[in-house]
Amino acid sequence: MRSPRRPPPPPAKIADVARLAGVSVATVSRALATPDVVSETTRERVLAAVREIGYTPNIAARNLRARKSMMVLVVVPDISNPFFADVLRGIDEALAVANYGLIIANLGQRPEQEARYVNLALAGQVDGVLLLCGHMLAGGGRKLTDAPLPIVAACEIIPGADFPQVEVDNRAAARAAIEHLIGLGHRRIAYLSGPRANILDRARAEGYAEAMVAAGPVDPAWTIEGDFTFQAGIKAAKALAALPSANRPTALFAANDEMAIGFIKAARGLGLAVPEDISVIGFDGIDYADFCEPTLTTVYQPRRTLGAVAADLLIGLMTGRDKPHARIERVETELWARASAARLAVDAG
Amino acid sequence: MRSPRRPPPPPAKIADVARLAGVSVATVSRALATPDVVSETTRERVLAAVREIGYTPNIAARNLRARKSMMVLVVVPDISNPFFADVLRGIDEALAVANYGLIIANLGQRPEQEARYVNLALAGQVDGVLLLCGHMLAGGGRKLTDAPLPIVAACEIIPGADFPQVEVDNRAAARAAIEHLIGLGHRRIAYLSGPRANILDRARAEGYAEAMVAAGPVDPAWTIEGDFTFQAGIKAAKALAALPSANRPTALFAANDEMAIGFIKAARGLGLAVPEDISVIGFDGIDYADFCEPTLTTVYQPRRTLGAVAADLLIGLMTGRDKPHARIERVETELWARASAARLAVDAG
DNA sequence: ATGAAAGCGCTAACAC
DNA sequence: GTGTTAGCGCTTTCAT
Repeated sequence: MRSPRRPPPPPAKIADVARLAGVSVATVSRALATPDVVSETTRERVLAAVREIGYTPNIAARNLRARKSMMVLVVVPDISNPFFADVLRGIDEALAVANYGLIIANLGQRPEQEARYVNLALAGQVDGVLLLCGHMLAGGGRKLTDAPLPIVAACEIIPGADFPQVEVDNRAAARAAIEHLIGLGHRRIAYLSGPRANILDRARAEGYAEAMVAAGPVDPAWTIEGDFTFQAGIKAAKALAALPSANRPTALFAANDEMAIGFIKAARGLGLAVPEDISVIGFDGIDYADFCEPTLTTVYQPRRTLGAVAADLLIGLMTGRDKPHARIERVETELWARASAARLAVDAG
Repeated sequence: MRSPRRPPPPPAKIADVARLAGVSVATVSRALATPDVVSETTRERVLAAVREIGYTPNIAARNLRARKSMMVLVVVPDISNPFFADVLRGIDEALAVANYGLIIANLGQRPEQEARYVNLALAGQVDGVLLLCGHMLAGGGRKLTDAPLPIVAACEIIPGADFPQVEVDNRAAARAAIEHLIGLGHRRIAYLSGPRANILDRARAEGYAEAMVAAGPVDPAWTIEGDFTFQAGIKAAKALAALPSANRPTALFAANDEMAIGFIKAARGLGLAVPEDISVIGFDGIDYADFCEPTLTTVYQPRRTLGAVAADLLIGLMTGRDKPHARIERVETELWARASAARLAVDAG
């Protein structure tokens, strides 16, 4: 009869393998890390011993000795945001290929977390940092840059940073969206913005302004400040519906899909048909943009690619393949023309 | 003039602090880990030295010596699935309170990854594992349970597991959804399932069957196999529209929201009004369920809570507060009654 | 090709 | 309350 609650045997260590295989610990280490430098018979003996006692090298010890962790810290503003979920997927796929693991730093409206993660990085717990949060990590009186650690930023650019960054060309993408509307005959085009301080929104607003030069005079009332939420879309619909129809925009460009969808839903409730009375373009290309009614014309951001490109840049730095230097990599957006943006009816021009 | 490319100074270590503060390394360690056991003057001298040279304890060394990592491995089937993104948020919030960090194991259709993460766990890189993937992690000839490591599973239950698990009561939730429809006068109620092998779906199908006993005879044609996708919803709408109207269900319960939304969109295109001709209930309570037209009645799963409860159970095991034992914790769902499910019109009964 | 031995930086006995 | 010291388990010179 087995004695109950027998304490589990301590995990096997390299010395146990060495003893069983009749070699030194150095040889075991080599057989595992650089198999080609060990004779074939020895290697097989070692591997057999490893299997027999179920040995797994202790990572903390390896990290300590080798001064690397094969881990990357990914800093996200909000892990529950599906946008970042897709970016994370791209990051994970790229990191997995190079055998790096993923530690998540989820900021989520808790600024006090920053110090904790700065600490993690300074403590040598990770080999590199991927910033998706739009600012340099700092806290507890120290900045991330205090450590000699490779950094790459993505999604939201950090102005003046001296490391590689990856983004979509928000300005050009917004311009393309407006040009699409102009091509459909629209001239009075509204812009439903994100929070005005947001760096993504600033670039998109610039693109709007640039492209609108070709459309003729722009009424400031056509720019409505939103905050990326569905509710902001609803409010914007009410605001536009209240404008005299002679000056009411015939099209709207929203800084993200969620607002665009809120706008459409509310506009229809207010008697404004989409796209008949007003065309709508969103930004992001979320899944739902293809499920809603009407399907949403939108600027697609390749979220997964964004993450993968950033991760590859970081891998280049961590492995020493590339030298660190400031640079901004741009990934291409795509205009997905669907049902919510249509040619301007002749009588509505 | 500064010489360019000067190699960065090596990070300060505990001995540097000790020297500067004029104390032993043990005292520095204590001043940092157990401040109350050190005299106030010493403590202040140490902390001043720490600040002065910008010291951060090396985590690999600490982990090695203390035999813990303050890290948790969270295994998700697909990190880009917004459902898990919310669960992860709950997990992160709970872990952060207890000062645990988060390593993500994203399986994502790459079975070969499993071995890598089993290894991570066996290598002592984490203090506990949270399984959201519905099966025991295994690979490279070893299972997760080979290590004496606390484990908790959530979302998808692993039958027969001997550790705590957290789920929503899918069967009861499905039953409640059907009862809601019966209460609205419906008797011919269809079920749009997930993949039939899926454990979540099996429980929901059982709930459907149980509740339908009160509704009278059930036609097998009312159960349609789906796969949780929008497209499956579209297919189901076509299937139901093809039924003779005398036997056509007046309501449909979908195993998730995405299918429900696809169903509604397609049904309307086929001339079936929702909820006038057919009521629809979804499952999950995704954000979009409140944005679509009509707004979707659905069974809300508290995703964040699900994650937080699981994380708290794991923290209990990791800190030794609780003893490991098999048990299934259930978190409550909520029926969110909205516009897509309405009282059966008298002439349609 | 292999072994001996010196640490990696820290914590925790143990001694005072 | 503080110091001394022995490892934690591994990798990596340096010998042989």
